[in-house]
Amino acid sequence: MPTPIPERTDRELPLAVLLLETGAIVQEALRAALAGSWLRPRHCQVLLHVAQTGSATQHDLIDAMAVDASVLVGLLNDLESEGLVQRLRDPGDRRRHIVSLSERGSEEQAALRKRIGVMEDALLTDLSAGDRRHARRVLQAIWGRAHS
Amino acid sequence: MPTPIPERTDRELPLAVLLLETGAIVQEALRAALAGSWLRPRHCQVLLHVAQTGSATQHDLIDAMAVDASVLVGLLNDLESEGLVQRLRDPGDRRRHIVSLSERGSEEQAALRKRIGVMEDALLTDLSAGDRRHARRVLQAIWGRAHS
DNA sequence: TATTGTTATACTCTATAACTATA
DNA sequence: TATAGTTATAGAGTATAACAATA
Repeated sequence: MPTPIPERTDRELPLAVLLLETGAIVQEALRAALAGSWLRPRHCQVLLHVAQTGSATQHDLIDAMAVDASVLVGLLNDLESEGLVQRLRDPGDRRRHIVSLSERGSEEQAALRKRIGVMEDALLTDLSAGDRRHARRVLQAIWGRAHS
Repeated sequence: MPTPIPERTDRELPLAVLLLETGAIVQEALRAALAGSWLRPRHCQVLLHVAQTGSATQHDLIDAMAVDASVLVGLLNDLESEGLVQRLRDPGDRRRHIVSLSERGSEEQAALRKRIGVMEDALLTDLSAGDRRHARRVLQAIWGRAHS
């Protein structure tokens, strides 16, 4: 039996537009949560992505974060000059940089997670733990589809 | 019984960041779906919001879309000069503009929905109709929380 | 005096193209 | 000849402040 077509009324906003706007809401909330720190949402994103993979080449980050190469360079310059990440040449291919978190970067990343957690809890108050798990699955499916 | 705290590992990306990135993915997909038209995602968003409410003041749109007043003016200028929307003074309060879709605007909006539908189906292939309903509920909850 | 909408301008973020160095 | 990363610069998108009209 084929999956029934999801109902769409003529009036309600398409899911895509809702996703777009929710993304903007979260970005704004993240910016607010980062107030007082010099970190901007993009910096935060880099730290979390590097933490997720342990270490990554800049090319890996460009792909995962959907950011332009030239933008990433600037973000890493900021993070490196503040001692949060380090760039090491890959001995196997000296064109590549291996990006990893410094000890301070790991601490900062952990602190960041707490701040983001508080922000999330305020934004997701109406959602149960099950809702959040489900939401994660959905978002990861979209993410995966876009990166395939 | 209190809602159990959602599990978060040290590695996986926070839901907020996933939401942020998915929003960017959708925005890019929307931009691609709009290729060939002069409409940008923001124009599209205006048309859909006006269609949703039937008519709205600019203040209403500013609130719903989380866009700056000065940005909205530019978007409406574009849409009005192309004959897709019209601005009428509110007789009850002559400071206000009532924004509504023209006939051409309604047609364009309907066509837009089809394009967005195709784009969505490509992006949400892995999701069942139930998943999509659930996702809508989650996103609306976040949207509502941010607009309260 | 406050609100709605407009304009001009500055700022931030992102994309493009040309470059170096390695492969 | 292609790829990883960098730099300088242009462009798109957004926010800020001052303004006119109306309440």
